[in-house]
Amino acid sequence: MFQGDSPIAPELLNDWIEVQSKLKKKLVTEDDFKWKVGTKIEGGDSCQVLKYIGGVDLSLWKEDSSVACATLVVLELKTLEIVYQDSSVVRLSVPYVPGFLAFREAPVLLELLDKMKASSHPFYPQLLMVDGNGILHPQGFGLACHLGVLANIPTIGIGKSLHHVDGLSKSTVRERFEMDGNSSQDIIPLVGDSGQTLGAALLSTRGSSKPIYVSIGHRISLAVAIDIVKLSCKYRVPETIRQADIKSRQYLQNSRLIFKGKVTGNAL
DNA sequence: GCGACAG
DNA sequence: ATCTTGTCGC
Repeated sequence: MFQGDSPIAPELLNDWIEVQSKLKKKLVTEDDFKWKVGTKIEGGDSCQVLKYIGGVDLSLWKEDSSVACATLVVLELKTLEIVYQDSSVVRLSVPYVPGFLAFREAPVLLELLDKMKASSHPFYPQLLMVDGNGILHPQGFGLACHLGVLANIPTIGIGKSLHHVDGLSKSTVRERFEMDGNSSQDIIPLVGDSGQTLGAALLSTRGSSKPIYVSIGHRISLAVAIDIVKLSCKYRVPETIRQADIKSRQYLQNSRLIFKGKVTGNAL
């Protein structure tokens, strides 16, 4: 707990807003990578193909939401099988504040990325999917952007619920889907009142009515981000995020049992 | 003043 | 995030 759930000091909030606006200046909103998506093999083209995609997520300890397990997984895009995974149980230093998720979750996730990069691991992801929004955010700089800039890696933000921003609401999204009901689109752009396209709502599973919200994090375009998300969806949530969620939950569960002395030995 | 508010 | 079983449907 954080001092009986007392609110964050207003001064700290100002600091956070300043950090966001400073980091935002480094944000790249276009494709900035050497690989290509898909299996197109062009003659004489020696460029790389997107092969390793990462996913990160946190699970919280229900008795104390300041205890969390952070997990990084890397999947092979072609098979969607896990080729790398690492978890870390930590005590979070700040509570969740809407719009400032990164200050709670980014530090641990960066550690996991740094650890993998420092060991020059061959499966270090070429792209990272993040459980949380990218530019679909009150300051246009959500967790996916934050992580992308600090780790200097292309990132995609995946929201499982809509963060109401720039006039966007669930009802507007629902209406937009029903609008072209005949063509039964599985994806619609999220254009805010400002006129900017902040992301897209995607019905990733056939016949599902609950969309996921895709927005760019760093060094990628929305169109390419959407292509990759579609390629990595076996279920509603992309496998990267889904597996990171499953593994972090499992790891936390095992840690809890050991902590309570109900298990001996190393079951992790 | 009241509600809304990623995870 | 987390609390949580069965149930309706392909």
